[in-house]
Amino acid sequence: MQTIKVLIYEDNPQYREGICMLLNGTVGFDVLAAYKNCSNVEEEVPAWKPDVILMDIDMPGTNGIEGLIRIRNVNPEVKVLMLTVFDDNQNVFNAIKSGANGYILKKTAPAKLIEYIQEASSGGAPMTSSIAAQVLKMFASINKEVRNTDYDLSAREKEVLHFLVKGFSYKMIASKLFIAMDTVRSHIKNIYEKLHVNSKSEAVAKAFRDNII
Amino acid sequence: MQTIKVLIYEDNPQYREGICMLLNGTVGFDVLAAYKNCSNVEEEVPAWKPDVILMDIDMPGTNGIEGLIRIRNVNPEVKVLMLTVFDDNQNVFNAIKSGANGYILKKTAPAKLIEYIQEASSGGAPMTSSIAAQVLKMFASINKEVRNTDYDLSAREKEVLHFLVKGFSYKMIASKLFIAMDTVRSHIKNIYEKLHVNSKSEAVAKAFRDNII
DNA sequence: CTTCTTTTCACGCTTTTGTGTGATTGAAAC
DNA sequence: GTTTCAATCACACAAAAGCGTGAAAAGAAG
Repeated sequence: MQTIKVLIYEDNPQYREGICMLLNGTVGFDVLAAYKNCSNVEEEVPAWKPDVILMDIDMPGTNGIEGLIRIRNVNPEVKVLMLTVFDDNQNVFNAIKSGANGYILKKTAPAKLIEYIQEASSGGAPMTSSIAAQVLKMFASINKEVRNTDYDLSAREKEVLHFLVKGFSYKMIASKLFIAMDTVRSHIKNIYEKLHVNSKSEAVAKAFRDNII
Repeated sequence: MQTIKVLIYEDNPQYREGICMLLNGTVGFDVLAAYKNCSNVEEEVPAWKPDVILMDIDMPGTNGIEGLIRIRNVNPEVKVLMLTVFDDNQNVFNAIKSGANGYILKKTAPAKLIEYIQEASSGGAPMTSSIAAQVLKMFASINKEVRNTDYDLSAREKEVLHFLVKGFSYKMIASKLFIAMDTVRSHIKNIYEKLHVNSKSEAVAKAFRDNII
C-alpha cells in the first residue's frame, strides 16, 4: 500500500502537533505540512499535492468551510476531511454541499482517525455516526417537503393552471385549449377559489410551493 | 449498559444463523427473533418491541424497503439498519427517504457489525463509508440544483421582487416601501428586463425556479 | 329521471399591468 | 469634474386580469 500524503489545517497548536505525531508515527502516513490557518490554501494545496486534507472548521480568519470552498476552486479531487468539536447542523450541511469528503468529530479516538483517513483516501466518506444521523435526517426532511396538496382541482383546471404557471395570458390559454377566453376566465376563477388566492402570481407561487406544477 | 434487543429479517439461512449466533454470543445483545421474510412485520414488531431491527434489502416477496415502510407505519421510533450486498444507489436513496437509521454492507466484519448496532441503538446512523460517500454525493447533487443565478438585480429590485412573489399589487408594494407606484412600476420593468420575462407570473415562476425567493 | 358537477360560453365594468418616453437626484467610479 | 448608475417620480395609453351574474350542454351519480 502506498503512503497517504496528508496536509493539516488546524489552529490549535496542541491538537495540530498531536495529529502530526500520530500520523508520522504510523506506517503508511506522511504529514506534508501543518498550517494554523488557511489563508493560502490556493498556493499550498497545489504545491504539496496531498491525498487527504484535514481541515478544522472552527478557525479564526478564514474558517474551514471557506477554506474548503477555496480548495475546491483549485482542486475538486483532493479528499477533504472536516474536523470539528460540535456536530452543528448548519456546518455539516454547508460542508457537505461544498464538497467535503467526510466530517468527523475531534474527540474521535486516534485509531479511528487513522481508519477514517484511510477510508477517505480510498474514496469513502467517513463520518461519525452522530453526524451521519444528522445527514440522514436532513435528507429525509428534504424529501418530506415534496408535498402535493392537490386542492381538488379538476383535470381541466389543472391544465389551465399549468399554462398559467408558464406565464400564458388568458387569450393564449384559450387558443391553446381551443376554448373561449371567457371559459378560461371562469376556470381560473374556480382555481383561485380552490387555492384561496386572488391573483395569477399568487396562484403561480402556490403551485410552485405545493408542487402542483 | 442495558441489553440491546434485536429483531432480524434475512432470507439467507446461513447468514441469518450466523448473525444470531454472533449477537447471542456477545454480552449486551439479545436476539428476540429472526424471520426469513417480512410479511408480518406489522404484527411482529409491536409484539417483540425490539430496539434495533436488522433488515435485509434483497428478500423475495416483500423486499426490505417495503418492509421498512411498513415498519414505519406502525413504529416510527425503532432503529432499522438496512443490510445489503451491493451499495446500489437507488436502494440507498429509497431506504434513506423511507426512514432507515443506517445502511451497512453484509461483508462488514462481525466486530464492526456489533459496533454499528450499538451506534444505531444510541441514536447514531452507522453506515459503511462507501455508502456514506454515495449519500454525500447525492446530497451535493441535490444542492447543486439549488442554483441562484441572481441576474444582477439591485438590492431594491430584489426587495420589489420579493413582494411580487408574495402576490402584492403595485399599489401595495408602493405603500410597503413608501414610494410612488410609478417607481414600483419602473423597478418592475427593470426586473422583467433582467429576468427576460414580461409578466408578473413569469417573474414569479422564474424566481421560484432559480431560487431568487 | 332527477341531481350534481364539469365544462363551456357571454356581457359589462373596474382595476391592475405592461409599455413608452421622459426627468431629477445623489452617490460612486473614473 | 464628468460619467455612470441606482432610485426616484410623472403621464398617457393599451392590454390584461379580476369580478359579478347568469346560463346552457354533457356526463356521472343517485
